[in-house]
Amino acid sequence: MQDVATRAGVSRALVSMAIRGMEGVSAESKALILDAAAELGYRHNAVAAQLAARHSKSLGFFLLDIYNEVFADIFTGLRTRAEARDTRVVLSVGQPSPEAERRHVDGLLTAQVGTVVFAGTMLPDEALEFIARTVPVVTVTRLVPGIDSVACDDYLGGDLATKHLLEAGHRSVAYFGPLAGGLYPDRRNGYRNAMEQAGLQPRVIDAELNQLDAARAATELLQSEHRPTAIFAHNDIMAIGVMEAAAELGLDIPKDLSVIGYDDTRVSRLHRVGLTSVNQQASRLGEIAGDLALRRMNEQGGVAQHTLLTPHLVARSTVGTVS
Amino acid sequence: MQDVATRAGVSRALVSMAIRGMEGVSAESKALILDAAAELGYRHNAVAAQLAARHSKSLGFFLLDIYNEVFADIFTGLRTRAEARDTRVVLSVGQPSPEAERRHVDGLLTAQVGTVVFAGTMLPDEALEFIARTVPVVTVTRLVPGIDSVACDDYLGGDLATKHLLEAGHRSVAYFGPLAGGLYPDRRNGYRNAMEQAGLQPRVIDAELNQLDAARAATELLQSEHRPTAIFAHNDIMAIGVMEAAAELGLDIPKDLSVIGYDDTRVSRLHRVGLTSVNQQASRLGEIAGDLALRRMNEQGGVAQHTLLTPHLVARSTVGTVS
DNA sequence: TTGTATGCGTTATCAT
DNA sequence: ATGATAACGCATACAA
Repeated sequence: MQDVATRAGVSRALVSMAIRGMEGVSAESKALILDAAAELGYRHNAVAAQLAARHSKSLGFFLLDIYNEVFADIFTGLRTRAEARDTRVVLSVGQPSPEAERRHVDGLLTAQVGTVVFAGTMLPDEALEFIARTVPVVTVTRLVPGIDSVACDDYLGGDLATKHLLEAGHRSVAYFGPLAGGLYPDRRNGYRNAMEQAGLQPRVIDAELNQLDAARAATELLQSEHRPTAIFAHNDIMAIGVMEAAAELGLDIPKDLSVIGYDDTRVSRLHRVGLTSVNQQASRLGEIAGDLALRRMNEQGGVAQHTLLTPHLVARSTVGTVS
Repeated sequence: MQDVATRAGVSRALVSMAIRGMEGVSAESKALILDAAAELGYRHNAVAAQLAARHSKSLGFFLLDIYNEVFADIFTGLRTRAEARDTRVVLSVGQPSPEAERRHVDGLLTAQVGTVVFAGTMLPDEALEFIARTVPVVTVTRLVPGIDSVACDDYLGGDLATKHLLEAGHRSVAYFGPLAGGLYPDRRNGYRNAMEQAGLQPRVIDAELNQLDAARAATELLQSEHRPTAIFAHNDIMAIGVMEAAAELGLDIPKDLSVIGYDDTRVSRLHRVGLTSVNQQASRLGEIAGDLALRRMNEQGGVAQHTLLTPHLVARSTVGTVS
């Protein structure tokens, strides 16, 4: 930096300001400095800059599962906002275990991010609140008390999906989803409520949040005595697992079994798949989370903001009618 | 850190060594220090640490497309290796434009990563070589002269796929892939060579590396006068685009059209899709890239290492026979 | 609009 | 095995 300053005939401080695009630098000085930097092949050292700045402007983003398109959509949405205010986003990709998740959060914190946004998390509310005492936190996809959150109305989504099945004449509808930790209960509750409203018995099947375990659970259920005529899965990945299991058993969808997923991912849209699903506006969720996080960088304190988007059902061809 | 040292009754230097698990600190001192750190809620500041260390041990990972599962697999493979040698990996997710890619690389470099591995890149060899003069570079999925690289034999993969089609009796086989930049020519060349060997006319269709553009190109080709009986696509995403276009046109796969993809991704394995594809051992690619990158952190210089894995074809149900 | 001085939290060197 | 101290590359308050 000193070399650049010397070459441009100015001080180091001015170089610093010019490079970061601060105001208070004359246009000609700035040009001189930028030229000198380019000629010298100078590269701004972000780590030194952050250390000197005494505060972090970088935004940590934790993403639960890199194989789940929803999180990619959320990331994409958030990135547009971060780029617009040119703040660096430090990505951390989760692994399916709570302890791994703690490690990743720790990594984000030692990387000195200014905020951390969780796109999906297996951490309980208390853990999140604890982290929030250190650094501003925003959660996406889940509303947690006292913490900035954005989500899509899962209860309504569950209601929508279930009623869609009910309207098609189904009476025996099972829900597939993870029970562990009681972390994402709303879709299940929406389902449960809709069933009970219709005077029907809810049937909740506990399965992990991945294709394989959903397939395992479905294989078991579909061979049981009272096989349901429809299954509502917690997300598309699990729904795909159910469909695979059904195919394996020689069951036709939607003739023998109807299936609804959640997330409206690319695979659900394929002609060959045509999975009816619930769209939760993932990229919009990401944008809002980005705005929230960016705001928190500047003004801490104040009351936590909760935003709830509205889901909509996308009907395709995995739901059949039952007389 | 000073507080921790005081509380543990030792010097700052010793705290630094204890926290990083270096040798040369007695077990009892270490225990004392770790306890003090925990009680004080001390968190190691990675940015200060890196600045003081005068060299970076973090590994930059650029991933071309977050929606392409292959890159996720590569990342996963690389991460296992990085974790084993506990080095932090700084992720950078690409956007479909070369200029965006340059920005991302720049971001990695100003973040002071010690190595950068490219999982897919649209940058020309020269640009990569230029970057390699600043920091050790390793490319995955593409072999570039003078730079550590790991890839799977694309030429052989192209050959495998084409011959599979030829053996099923196809004579009119088109290849779908990106021509721009001439960046990934081997699959195409493997195809071309296999066709010519069989005395057939290669038919290369230029399409961008995404589902939509593949679908657009396929819609056009499949309505043309001499419609091919089979299409070999550069990757599964494009193959899916072709299949969607075919479905839209009312063509049956594999009766009216055979399709082969590349990457053997999850979607290709679905019963309803059953896309014949070429597996390129993506996670293994990532592991090797990780090893290469880790090695380069310690010993720079020397000759670049190139590793070429062997692909294999996974036959499913999108290839039909032609008499 | 520009220059100077100070310190950010750590690592590494050297001494003990 | 442990302690003192000089960097690391930059941002920023303050003076000019």
